[in-house]
Amino acid sequence: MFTLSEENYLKAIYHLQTISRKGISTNSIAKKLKTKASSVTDMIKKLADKKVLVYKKYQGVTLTDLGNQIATGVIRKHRLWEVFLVDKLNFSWDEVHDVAEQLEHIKSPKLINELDAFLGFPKTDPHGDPIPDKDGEFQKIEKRLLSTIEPSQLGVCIGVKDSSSEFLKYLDKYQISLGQQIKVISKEPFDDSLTILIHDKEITISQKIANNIYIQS
Amino acid sequence: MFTLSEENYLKAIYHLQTISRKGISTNSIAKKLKTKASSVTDMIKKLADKKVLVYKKYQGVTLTDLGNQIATGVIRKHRLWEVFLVDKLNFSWDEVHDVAEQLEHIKSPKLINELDAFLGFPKTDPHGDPIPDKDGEFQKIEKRLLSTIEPSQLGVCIGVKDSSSEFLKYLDKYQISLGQQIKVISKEPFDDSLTILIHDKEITISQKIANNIYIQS
DNA sequence: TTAATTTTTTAGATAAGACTAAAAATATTT
DNA sequence: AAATATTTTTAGTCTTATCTAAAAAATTAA
Ligand SMILES: [Mn+2]
Ligand SMILES: [Mn+2]
Ligand SMILES: [Mn+2]
Ligand SMILES: [Mn+2]
Repeated sequence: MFTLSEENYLKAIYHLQTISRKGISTNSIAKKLKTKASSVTDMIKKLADKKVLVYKKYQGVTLTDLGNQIATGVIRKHRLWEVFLVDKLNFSWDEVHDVAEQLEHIKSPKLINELDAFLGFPKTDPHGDPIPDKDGEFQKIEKRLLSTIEPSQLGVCIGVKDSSSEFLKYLDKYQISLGQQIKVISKEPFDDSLTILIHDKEITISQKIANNIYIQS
Repeated sequence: MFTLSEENYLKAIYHLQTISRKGISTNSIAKKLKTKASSVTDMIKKLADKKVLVYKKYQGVTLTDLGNQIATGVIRKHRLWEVFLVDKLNFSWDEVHDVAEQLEHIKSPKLINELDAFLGFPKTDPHGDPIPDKDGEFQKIEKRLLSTIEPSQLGVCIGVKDSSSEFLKYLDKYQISLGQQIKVISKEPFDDSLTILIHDKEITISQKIANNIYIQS
């Protein structure tokens, strides 16, 4: 059995691995979890003892199959709870994360599988992220950042890279939501800002914004 | 803000107060929480500092208004989650308690109030216990133990005193459930066992069983 | 009203998880 | 290759929530 803290470490390492696929450094884990490197060293030793990751001093860590399994299990719970909050309890997509951070640690296989069924086996969460099934499997969604799309091309918003409340509220303000069609009108060479067509209206967004919106094209 | 452990102490003390209304002893808290008296002494000092209970050495403790408020808040969450599990996720009444023990500590006022609305503002949980409303108010349900009912009288099962899985499964076996009409046929003077009529069938139950079923008559 | 028993508190220890400061190893510059 | 900078680990401390053993207070019995 794994503690709340251990589960958070595993989830953080899992997410870091999807970006870099090298050994994950102590410092990067510390940064992600807003803790200190020395705390991370302590914890990864414990996790190595529990066979959920491989650790060699100064070499960073890699999750084992067991470690990946536990991490995806926690992510499955996090995302299913997010769907529940939005679909059933009138939460908006910028309100769900903190509550899901708590709910993801509830231990009950029956609970999570019944919740999955109750929600109709959703494939993605309110931010467009894929939900692992009971066996931890999920298909990778084909997506690119809006910032990589060339002028005159168009696509559909299917996800966000940043799911902070601030960013999501920005998107709400401009009515940018999942499933929304977006056409890139032009790109400003000086600052890479984009003028896009959405809801039949032209708006200009910074490159930082465009860098956090996923598009299927 | 209160920790999981502090919340569990407050809940335990609250429950003990509904039975005895005297100062609650260190030992009784220890027994209820399956911990040691010395641990209880440590914790109640901390809780007294936080103004949720009044503590004088060797005198036991009493919850303050704030303490009662926090305790009923946790109980509200526990019972609402139990309703959710039974009504929406196909749990049976003997499966919900352990999961609710975890869920009751999730912190989010919006979550619990939306859940309440989603469930249709239920007044009682799957074991017949009343659910406090947003302000901590709930009406006391008029009830007596089945063991106190005289032969030839009849009533409706509206709650259970023991909600352990073992006891609830026993009730399931004999199809004794909430809302069920029960008529007491006779009482055996030797061991106070009862012969009752339920579902048009006569069954005999021990005094221990009858002592854990609440009846409205 | 003493004496024995039970309850409660205190003292000291432990484990988890975090922190700071310093040492050791690795990586980057000159 | 040596010097410097960065990263990682170690050592020691702190807090929370436990525990055991012993001391103190309160209760019950003789
Ligand atoms: Mn989230
Ligand atoms: Mn999400
Ligand atoms: Mn319960
Ligand atoms: Mn209940």
